[in-house]
Amino acid sequence: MADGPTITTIAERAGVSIASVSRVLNGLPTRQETERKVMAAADELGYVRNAVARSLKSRRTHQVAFAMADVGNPAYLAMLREIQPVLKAAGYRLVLHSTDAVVADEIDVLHSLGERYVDGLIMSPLRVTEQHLEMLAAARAPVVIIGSVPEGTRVDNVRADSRTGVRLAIDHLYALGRRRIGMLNGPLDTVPGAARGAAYREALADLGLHYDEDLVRIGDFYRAEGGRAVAELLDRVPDVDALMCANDLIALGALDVLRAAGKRVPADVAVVGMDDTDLAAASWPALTSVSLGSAERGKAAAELLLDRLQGGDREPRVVTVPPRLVVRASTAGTAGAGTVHGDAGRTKRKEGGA
Amino acid sequence: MADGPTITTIAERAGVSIASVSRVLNGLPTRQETERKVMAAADELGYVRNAVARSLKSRRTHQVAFAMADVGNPAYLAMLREIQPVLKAAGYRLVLHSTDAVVADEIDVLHSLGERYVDGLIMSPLRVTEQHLEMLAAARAPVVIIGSVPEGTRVDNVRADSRTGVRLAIDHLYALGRRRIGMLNGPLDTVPGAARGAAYREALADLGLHYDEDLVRIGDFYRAEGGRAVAELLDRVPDVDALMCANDLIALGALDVLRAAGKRVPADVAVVGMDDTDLAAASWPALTSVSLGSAERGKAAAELLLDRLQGGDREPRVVTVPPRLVVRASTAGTAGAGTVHGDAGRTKRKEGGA
DNA sequence: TTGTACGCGTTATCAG
DNA sequence: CTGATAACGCGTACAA
Repeated sequence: MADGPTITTIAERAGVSIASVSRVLNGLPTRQETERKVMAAADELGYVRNAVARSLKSRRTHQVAFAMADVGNPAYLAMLREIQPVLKAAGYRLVLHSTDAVVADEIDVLHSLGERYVDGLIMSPLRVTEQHLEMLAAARAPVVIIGSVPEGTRVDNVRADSRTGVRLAIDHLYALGRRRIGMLNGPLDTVPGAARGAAYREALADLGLHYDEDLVRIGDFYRAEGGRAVAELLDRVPDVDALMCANDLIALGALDVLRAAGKRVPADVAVVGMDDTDLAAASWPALTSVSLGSAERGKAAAELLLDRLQGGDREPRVVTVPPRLVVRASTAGTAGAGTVHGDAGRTKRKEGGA
Repeated sequence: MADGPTITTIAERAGVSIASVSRVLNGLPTRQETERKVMAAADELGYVRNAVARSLKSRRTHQVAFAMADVGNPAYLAMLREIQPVLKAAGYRLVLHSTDAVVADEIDVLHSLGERYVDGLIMSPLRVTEQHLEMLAAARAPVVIIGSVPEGTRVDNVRADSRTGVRLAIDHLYALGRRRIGMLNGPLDTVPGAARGAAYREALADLGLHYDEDLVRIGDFYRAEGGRAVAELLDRVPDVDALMCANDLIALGALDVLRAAGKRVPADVAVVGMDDTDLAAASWPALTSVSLGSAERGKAAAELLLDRLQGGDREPRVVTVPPRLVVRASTAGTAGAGTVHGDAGRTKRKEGGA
């Protein structure tokens, strides 16, 4: 753990100037003899270039930050899995932040962009406040947001289409003959919570189903909360016959409690989750889930960011990843690989507005 | 995205020297008037300190790297979940590497420690080669290894006890009356693969059971491999009545194929996984699994590293986290929260030898 | 208390 | 082709 050698050390050893050392190390034209001496000295000393000094000079850190809402949520982990290799291939390191969806923490991360320890940031906020928008506008490095931001926000943006996703699920449940379809949602002051709640209501209306407040329960996006929520719901509407859950964790919590309450899934209650995480395929019974393309969104975000880091000042772009319904035993009544409904392909459009 | 202000900008604006600015910013004694002017200027300019320059000077980056073998493996994610907050609380950022257990990649990470972009490293190699040991000995920053290294290696080291873990599982299966206990292992040239294979053999011997090569299949630590392996095994030993799997992913793959083959779990074949990941609890049927304390190991590793970053030159330490058998439906035949066997507590001992 | 000047390790410019 | 030398932004002895 001795103090590492620097180009100065090498220069002395090789009997040349530090400028020559730098040139050799960077592959610039050099006399053979000089190159040989420098390389030899570098090898003997076990020289490794100092990334910090290099960054100070070049103003690039070759690091990118990913601020995920929750390290425990498999949906974000799916994004991480895609982001990681894309960045690595492009020569960037990944700095991981976990904000627990706390606004102050997210603002903190945006603020710390000014410290210039990364060249860019990918962030997935659950709530988008005024403060977020201000910080985004003033950000000192490129940012890509995974999640929806207000129209006109000048930020690269990858969004899911949970509205269509919810509709796919509700239509599916309706087609199975379910008419008392409940919803276990996340907090309504989050972007996804609000969108999924509205979509549920809309889908019911379009099918001519009555919207019943008792059928809707709100909790956090965690497993335990899903259990609590479904318990409440069963209390108010014992004959509920289907559940649309705002994410897979909530759905798994619901399965736990439904089982304990003696309800058969899907015979008595069909359950649909959202995000199509690994847990959905592994659960008992296997969970029908709406994929919002976590992996694709992560990949798209990474590519968008790299593009901006290399490229230039183009207009902000919005990428929307379409949802897919993955049918499994929790609604279909049969186990197996599952069937996929919904369209493929990806929508990419440029945003012109101010 | 304008070029950020520096202490020079502030100095000019406030009409003082950069030294004074630096002092104010670092809370060193300063005249009130000066402090006021500097703070005002800093505020107006939206100054944020440059982490890179600061690191160059201080020789500390306040970053720590975690090199995990596989971003897709929930066991490592469990570690990540614990490591992240510990580092964050101590003011460190987390740089994430995924090596896919490729030796060259791991060596690369160790080598890049010389670039000084992090103050320390936590690494979980699946194989530990001579090259690893050489690089570790020459490492220019503190390293903590999660996983077993040869005795005498002078590195902080957090290990699981998979030998005892396998024994807990085999004893459990034996107690359930199973006598044709197969094993689906990972590659034997990995540290965990070798340890678990040896432990399996040993446990059988102690129980007076015959070791049968046909009952042992080797694949990679992935889900699909588990399926392939169990298919082979069923082919050779159709009446196998229990399976010890080297990790949960393999076990899940096995469940898939057993189901497809018409075997009932656990009636026909009892299945035990290892790592006790989230997937075990969610699977169908819920998977009995040996917890090797991924979370605890991650936490211990982070604490060990922080300790060394702050503290000094103490002897390398070894922390061993004891295993626990978590019994679920895949062996017990009943669903539910599961029962825990095995001892609690943590062994901590100092390593003296060279 | 404050300012000047130097060094952290590199890269890049500009004479020679 | 090579060698001084000036940045990059910050912290800090040292002198005033």
